[in-house]
Amino acid sequence: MAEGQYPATLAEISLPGSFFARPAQAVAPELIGCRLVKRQPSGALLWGVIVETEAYCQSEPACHGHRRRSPSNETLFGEPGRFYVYVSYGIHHCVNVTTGRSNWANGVLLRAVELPGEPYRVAAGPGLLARRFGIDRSFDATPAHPDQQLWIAPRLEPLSSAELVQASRIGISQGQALPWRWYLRSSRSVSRRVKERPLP
DNA sequence: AATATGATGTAA
DNA sequence: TACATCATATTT
Repeated sequence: MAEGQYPATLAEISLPGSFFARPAQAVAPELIGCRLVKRQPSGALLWGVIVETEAYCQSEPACHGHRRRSPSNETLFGEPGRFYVYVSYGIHHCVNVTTGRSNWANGVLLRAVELPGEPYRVAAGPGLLARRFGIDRSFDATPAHPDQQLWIAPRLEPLSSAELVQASRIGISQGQALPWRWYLRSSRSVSRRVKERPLP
């Protein structure tokens, strides 16, 4: 594929609503290798490959919607395929995409993205990701669709299962037992990796 | 690995 | 008021 042709497809192809209408733990690994795309005010497209995700579900205690439904987490209970943006530790914005069905808190946290032509680790972590893409609460509840400013484009090629690492989630005090974090093994832009035993 | 930082939401 | 928080940066 020609160099300049690649970004053009980003606005033409995006993940359909049906992709998000499934449990978060099914969607999260399939988002690895997909591309987060933002249309800049100039019209230029900023994009990067999603290399780390985590799934959250109302039934487990680490989920923002586990305890109560409130104005701040309302989007997580809404229809799938929208961005849920929250403020973490009062400082950082974190970007999720809603999954599942309405009235059931379910979503995938986008933890790291790798941007072509930029230094590694500029978006290696959910707060850094939101900062690099200029995403704040004004993006909360917006549909992940190319007729908006922010959406997700599918992978160009299938991902080898050997490239996918499954691990437990980060930064939570409850629900650590669930292995609901996924990342791209070959990426240098993953926020934190588990130590892997070398093959015998 | 441990700690300082920071501000927002929620309960008391 | 008090408290916990889906982090990050800086230090041992």
